[in-house]
Amino acid sequence: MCGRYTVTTQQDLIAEMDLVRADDASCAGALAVAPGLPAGLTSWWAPRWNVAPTQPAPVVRTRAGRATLGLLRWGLVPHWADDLAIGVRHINARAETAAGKPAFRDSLRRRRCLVAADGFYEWRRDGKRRVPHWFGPGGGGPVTFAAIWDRWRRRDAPAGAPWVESFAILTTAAAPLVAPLHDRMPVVVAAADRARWLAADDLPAEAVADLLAPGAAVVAGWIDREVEPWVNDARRERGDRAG
DNA sequence: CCAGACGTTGTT
DNA sequence: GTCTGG
DNA sequence: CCAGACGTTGTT
DNA sequence: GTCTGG
Repeated sequence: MCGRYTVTTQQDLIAEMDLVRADDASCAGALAVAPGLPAGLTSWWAPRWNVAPTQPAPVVRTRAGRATLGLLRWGLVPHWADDLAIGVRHINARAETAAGKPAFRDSLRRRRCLVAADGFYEWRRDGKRRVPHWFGPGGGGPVTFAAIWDRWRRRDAPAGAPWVESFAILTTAAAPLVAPLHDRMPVVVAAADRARWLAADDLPAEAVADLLAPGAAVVAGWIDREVEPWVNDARRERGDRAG
């Protein structure tokens, strides 16, 4: 699965993908609903060491023909949902079955996006303790997870109210490096495949099926590093409790 | 037709 | 045990 | 994902 | 909104 991750190298991703940064108004929907950004962040595109479900996070989409970094809430809320809370059950979507699920199908065809990240966490159980491990490229640097998005607004919302845009991370079978801790992991999209994933077309599932297949090659050179247990607390952004 | 669900994960 | 919040 | 709560009534 | 179950 993927239930927690880091994104600290977004400036490198902005350079690598030549991203436009969305204006603050387009981030208003994700920020208008609790919990908003973790305390202590000076901007929505600042580095994050502990992105947790329901938080807003930076995501790349094609907007007006340009790859654009914007802020979306983690946990996909389908446009037909009665309540924002539906999103907590949609933090991940299984790549093998998403094309057939009412909550994900249309988003997979028409609203694909990439989560800006540099690695993800998995937990090892040691008796009652849950010990976090970080998985990412040994040399550091940005990576992107395949994701889908939708927008939602309460039915009785006033006409001018902002839409809440939200996303789900696609998961696939775990690579051998991750398998000892868990049988699922996020779909990692290689730099060369990003443009195809982001294409604004209404794609049949087959058109991107190869990108969603388990791809051990994409995580070649990745490492498994045990990290400090402050990560367990989703309210913490750093070990020093600074934010 | 209407009513009700719509999802993944881990754990047992 | 199960749900909610982050 | 993990951590933490898990409730109702009446009154302000 | 759209699909499934009754």
